[in-house]
Amino acid sequence: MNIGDVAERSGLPAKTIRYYEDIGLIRPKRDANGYRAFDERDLHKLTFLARARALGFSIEDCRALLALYEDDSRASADVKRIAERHLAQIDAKIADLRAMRATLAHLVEACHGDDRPDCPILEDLGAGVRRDA
Amino acid sequence: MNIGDVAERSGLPAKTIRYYEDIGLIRPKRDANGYRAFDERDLHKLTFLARARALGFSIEDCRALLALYEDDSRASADVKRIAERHLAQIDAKIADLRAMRATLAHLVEACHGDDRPDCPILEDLGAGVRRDA
DNA sequence: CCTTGACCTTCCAGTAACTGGAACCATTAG
DNA sequence: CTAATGGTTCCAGTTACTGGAAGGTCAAGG
Repeated sequence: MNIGDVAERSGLPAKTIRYYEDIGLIRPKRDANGYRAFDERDLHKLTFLARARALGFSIEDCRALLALYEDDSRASADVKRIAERHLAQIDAKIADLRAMRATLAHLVEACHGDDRPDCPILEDLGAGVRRDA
Repeated sequence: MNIGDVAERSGLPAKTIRYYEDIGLIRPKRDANGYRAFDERDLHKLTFLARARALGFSIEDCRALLALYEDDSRASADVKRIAERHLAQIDAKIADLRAMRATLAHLVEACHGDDRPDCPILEDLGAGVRRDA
């Protein structure tokens, strides 16, 4: 398979696949003409990576997960640890975003949004500053 | 004020303040010795930026908001439009994260996490691949 | 045989918003 | 005089790609 084939089958852009080779996530063979020659195993790994990335795992997490995936004597605890850490990060991000969202929604609601200059959003952003200079 | 003073008062690292000058968000004067000389107006802007960034606005949004803030004849609708677009982006991000979280939480729960190799998390990630080669 | 088009290659640069570190200058206290 | 503190610039690295240029390869059509 050429890169276009695995790109289509894995759902990953060809550019991304080349990048994954660059950083050592995959090591496809090469044809005589220099083209990358992917086998089923490579495609499998790429699909694995696409799914893991879609779940928000970092590249380094993906590297670790892929290593565990290929290690038949792995402990599932190692996998679970990575996933739980990631889950905690997702929760933290969601909490951050919800806090932002709450404040921002409040401000947006308070802003009449017409052609007059007074605006609670800007007032809030500019608040908390000493004008005592 | 030197950069250390405004860093402390605005809550922004000095590095970040220099960066904000680099990209033209602020233009502090300079003392004879080359040190940046911040006035109250600069500090005010930095505080504004710190708050806007904390609400997740991009630097370019911050640049636009700051321009509106300084424009006495602005229309609040312009501000509101930026804020609403950002709010929509936050909502989209939260939705993405919640979807990830749901899938991941499910998998984590299913994984016993001991020293045995079988692991539903890896099974899921490796799923959807033809082994027909 | 030649051309056209699709596909492949490498390499360089840019994205967002900083952050770390090196090498060096200024100011002040002891 | 020296040491500590805090300022300066500039370069590189971070994350995970993405775009684009310049050029090689291959199959089909005339």
